[in-house]
Amino acid sequence: MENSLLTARGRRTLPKQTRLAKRADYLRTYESGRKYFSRFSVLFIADNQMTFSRLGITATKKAGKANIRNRLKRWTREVWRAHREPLALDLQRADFVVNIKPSAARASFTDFKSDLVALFRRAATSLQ
RNA sequence: GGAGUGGGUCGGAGGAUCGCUGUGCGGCGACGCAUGGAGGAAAGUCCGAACUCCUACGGGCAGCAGGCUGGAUAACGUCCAGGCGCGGCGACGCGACGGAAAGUGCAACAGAAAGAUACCGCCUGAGGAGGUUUUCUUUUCUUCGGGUAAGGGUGAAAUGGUGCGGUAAGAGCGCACCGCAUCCCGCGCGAGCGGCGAUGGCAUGGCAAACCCCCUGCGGAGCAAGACCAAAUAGGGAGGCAGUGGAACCGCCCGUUUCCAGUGAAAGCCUCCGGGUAGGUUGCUCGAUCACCGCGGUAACGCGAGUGACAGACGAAUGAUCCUCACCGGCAACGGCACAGAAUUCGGCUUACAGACCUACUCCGCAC
RNA sequence: CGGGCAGUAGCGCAGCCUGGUAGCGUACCUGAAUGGGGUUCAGGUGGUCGGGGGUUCAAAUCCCCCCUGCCCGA
Repeated sequence: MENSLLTARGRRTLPKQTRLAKRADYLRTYESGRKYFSRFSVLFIADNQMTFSRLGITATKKAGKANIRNRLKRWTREVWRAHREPLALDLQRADFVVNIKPSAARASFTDFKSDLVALFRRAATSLQ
């Protein structure tokens, strides 16, 4: 598994193992994690004792109807995929949970992307 | 040319790179290659089914739902055709459209009265009082009684309408026409329709989306249904081992945990079994399917053959960037491009929706 | 997937079942009382009854369809 992740890391892929899937994982991140805020989202980070970082996304019903929430989650995943390697987020070996705020429903992708990248960058630098 | 009505279709197109995901092939594997990957509403979850499990010997009551007629369908509260009523000049649209002489109930305010009725009025009988008068009489007021639903007035609603006759005054009391009900005749499978056919003078007004009555239908739960595999921990069952003293068993030693006692010590270890949680697999997508074609039917739809099409995820796949061409706004740079995202699967209904197109009609104006 | 509750005056709630007048508290306005304010007393203003249809003479109330918010079960 570790080999596969090492090869995948350079190719900006997004395999299933790097996603948070358990409710317990989310709760642990919320309880013990650090919090970072930005215009469109809230980021929780907690160490996971693994060899890579994982991503979880939450968009409540306040954000919009189903198609809006799906779009926001895809955008978040896309930003994570594109900037995981440049920002060396895997070296944190942590679980990242992004809570999307309702205000993001009206944003364009470019605005949302720049906001989220800045958030990741701030979190990454402060962790070092 | 303008205004409008019904039905139907589409819901940007093509390509490149990166990423996600189902399937197939190759590979121990990592992965590679090929190929597929949101909708007309996927939505709301309002009906109907399929499919699973539960309960079961059948049946009823209760409850809920539906309610003009005929047909379509696996079924339906859906669809088609038709009838009747209402709205619209019309094309057409809308309609929970069985029963009020089975029973119970309701109707504020107003009004005499809202099933059974006389307040005012009109007519009239008897008694009393008064006016007028020579007489015949005539008339006013009042008390008790009778007749009367024409008029007044109230109301959402007051017991067919108009006219003529008739009468003390009136009244379908009688007549004519219109309306209504029943019967008959004709047409229609039927709801119903037509009749200068007959009869009835019309007799019990409204509300059943008030209770209710009649007819028809319905067992309950839902893919987190259900099935299979199954960790850790705790607990359950079976077997074995260990285990203090005495008794018992045995000819004796060794040994045995069958019984009893005791609590100083220990009350544990091993193996197996079943239930079952996390988790995983399955159910899971090709089916009462859809399109084209032929035949039958006014139609919904049915039958038939061939070709083509058809997502299966599970913290839940469709995204990002770029190019070309459409469309809309703007002088331009540029911006925008609806409603909205599959969750077991179908048949409907309802709701949301930028814009574009096809088709059949209606009304008005102008020209021929 | 299935079930339930609520929406009425600026705010918090009755009224709905059993249809005809929308009421209570608070807030607001006016007046009284006080030297002034608060408390108190008297009077008053204020509501598309979430939206749209339907039944009815008449609908906040009965029926149907939507919208919004909240809750529950597997």
